[in-house]
Amino acid sequence: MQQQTRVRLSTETRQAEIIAAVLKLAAERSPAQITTGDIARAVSLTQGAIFRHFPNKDAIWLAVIVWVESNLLDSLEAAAQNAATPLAGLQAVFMAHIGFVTQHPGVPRLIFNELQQPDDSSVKVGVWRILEAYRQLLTRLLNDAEATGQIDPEIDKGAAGMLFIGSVQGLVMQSMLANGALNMKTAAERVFVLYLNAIRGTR
Amino acid sequence: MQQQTRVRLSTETRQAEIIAAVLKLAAERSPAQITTGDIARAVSLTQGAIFRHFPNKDAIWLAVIVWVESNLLDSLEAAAQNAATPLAGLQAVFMAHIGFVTQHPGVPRLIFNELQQPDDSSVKVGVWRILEAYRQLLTRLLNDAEATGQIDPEIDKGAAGMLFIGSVQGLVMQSMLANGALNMKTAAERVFVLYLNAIRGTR
DNA sequence: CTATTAAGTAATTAATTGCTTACTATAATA
DNA sequence: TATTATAGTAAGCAATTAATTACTTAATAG
Repeated sequence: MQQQTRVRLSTETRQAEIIAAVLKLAAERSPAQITTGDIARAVSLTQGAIFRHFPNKDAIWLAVIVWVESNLLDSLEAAAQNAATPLAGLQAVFMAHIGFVTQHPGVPRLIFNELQQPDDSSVKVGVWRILEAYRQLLTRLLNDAEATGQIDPEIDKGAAGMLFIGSVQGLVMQSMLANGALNMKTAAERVFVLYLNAIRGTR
Repeated sequence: MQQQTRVRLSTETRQAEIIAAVLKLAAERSPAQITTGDIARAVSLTQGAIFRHFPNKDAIWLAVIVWVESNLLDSLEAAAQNAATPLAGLQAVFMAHIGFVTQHPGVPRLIFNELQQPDDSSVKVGVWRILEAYRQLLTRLLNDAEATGQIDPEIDKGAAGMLFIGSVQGLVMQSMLANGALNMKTAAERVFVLYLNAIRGTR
């Protein structure tokens, strides 16, 4: 009996592997049901070895949220940057968000899971940070759109932000319920047409 | 050591008690963490006694979803019925939904929890039924609004339904994240103003 | 070539989980 | 009043959980 030449990787790369594995597992089942044993199997390690790279299970969730924070926000910012006008920027951000969750189906499951924790865990604080940065981005685009005369200055911009984020979340939720039997991209495009109506106002 | 005169209630009333207890517990913590022991304590019974009234834990969740189905839909239908115009009906339904989840904070947690199960469990099918009935109600109101000339006939009514449900879900989600530090009612009113802009279109 | 550091293992731990079962006590009814 | 169906109890089971332990082995610096 001989173990196949087991590979020894640095904690840094193992952490990255573990984060990727969690995202993959979360795409298939509820994050609450993902055990450290499952994660270990996914990265071809023993369960105990996981704790060589993270002090405890919570630290793993936190690391995943941090990953989502940087990756999601980066892609949203990039989308906004490359757009010609503020309104085109909003649409680009909308579609980029949809694209991100389509590409990483485990992410919404993770977010929903943390939402349910009533206490202010470090993970939930991480989600808060993401939403805060998101709101800033939207406010900037909405203000620009007003400045360039693309939308009605009377529009309630706080509500416009809530409606924007809510629309995306709602689409994601309905997609999860339909078990992926919903074409997210076209659904998003149709919904965004209405969103434009909402913020253009009387203009 | 003597047990205090233990009360013997019918299975029917115990089931109702258990459903109410689950809703209350779900308002405080994640449904995935609610154990049958917790439920038993909430209704002042032993853990084993719970299984005299439900065959297993899943049956409890299903019963709760059925409760939500009838109570939520009833209150939405009532709101639509008592409104003067189709658009007023939409607003009434919007506010009734917000009111319902405000009054029963455990409900959205339960729904989110079931969303995460990838398989088509009986509970998830129950959630599906609710959404289906919801869509029917919205379609009826939107068609009526078109017939009475209150909205632009060009409006994509499927997208309008998705945006409606998505807006409510998004509001609920942001409220959960803010740990109730968000005034749902006023936030809902502000968002609904924008929703009206969206579906009125060029009119 | 050797000593040190750290990645990985295998086994085990205490705590919890949903659920079952043998038993008791009570309410309804005949 | 005796019978009977069943609500409720108490104890415990099998399975699973996150975490810890003692040990092994690979990589690397001196």
